[in-house]
Amino acid sequence: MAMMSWEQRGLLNELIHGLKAAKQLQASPSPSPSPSPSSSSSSCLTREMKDTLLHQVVSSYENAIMMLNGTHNPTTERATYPMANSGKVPESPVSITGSPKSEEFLDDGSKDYTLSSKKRKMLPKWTEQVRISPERGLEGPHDDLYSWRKYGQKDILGAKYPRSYYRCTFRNTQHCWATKQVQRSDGDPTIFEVTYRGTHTCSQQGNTPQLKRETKPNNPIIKTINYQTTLLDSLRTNLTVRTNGLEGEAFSFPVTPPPFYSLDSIHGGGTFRHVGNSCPSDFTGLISTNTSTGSSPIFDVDFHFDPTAEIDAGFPTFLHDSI
DNA sequence: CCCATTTGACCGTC
DNA sequence: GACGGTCAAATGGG
Repeated sequence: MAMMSWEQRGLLNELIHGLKAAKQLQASPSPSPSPSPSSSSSSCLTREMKDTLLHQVVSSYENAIMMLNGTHNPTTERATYPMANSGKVPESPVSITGSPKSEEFLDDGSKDYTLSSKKRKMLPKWTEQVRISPERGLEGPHDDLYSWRKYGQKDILGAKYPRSYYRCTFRNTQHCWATKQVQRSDGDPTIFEVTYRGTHTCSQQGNTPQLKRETKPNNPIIKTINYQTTLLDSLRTNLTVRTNGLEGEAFSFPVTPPPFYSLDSIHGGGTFRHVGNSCPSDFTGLISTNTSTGSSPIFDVDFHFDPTAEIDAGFPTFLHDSI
């Protein structure tokens, strides 16, 4: 996979994702008319879980098809998307509503801290939809393993939820102009639209960011998928997750994102870090994902759970074995 | 002390 | 002038 092009990887990711979900569905026993609550088998999925999986399968294949159908030109796009991470970890942004266009690549604004809006407009832009569901966890390609820094939040006219703005942590040090916007969907609060703009010119994967003196302690990149599924499973079983009408307290804590395409080599574990949130106006609790290099998709979860607690291995992991 | 986040102010575009 | 996007000072956590 190392030498795959960006879009090949994305495509493969989508297919793997869909296949995985399909396998789960396949593995689960056919639904009995009177579903017993027995959770003896992890493969015994609730109807809700199946719906989620189904949705996942469908959307993965849709994404894959879109990629194949995409308007982008792979060759130029390749040039437009320097794999700063040297192919180690794919940049996950996968175009759903739009494909990265081959655009002029910024001439590495050695001076232009104030990137002109015209240039900004020319940056490639694509949107990814990220879905969070309490029982399933993250769905879909949702996270890049880049490090983002939030630089703003705005209430958007007509939108229920504010939009958050992120830029690459290495904007100043490496003149990396990648940005992303995250906005919760009005219609389906479990869906977040992540709009990426620009591509990373930084080299985050290979390099330990010099900004961070140390990579954060307990954050091996490997602690990802189980951590998330267990977390989210635990949320499902123990917490009230409200996905709309959020008011009052919400938490913001980064977790380690699972690159969904590398689900096989992943362990559980991880810790929460409550990074506080006291947005006086509305809310904006975030579960942002974070790795040694960080990143930050957003979820709004209103719950009462000690975010500083370590994830216990005993958490339910209904996806665990099949991943 | 360094870095990330928050949030009001500012700016460009429509 | 409204709106979206960004800046930057203030703040807080580690």
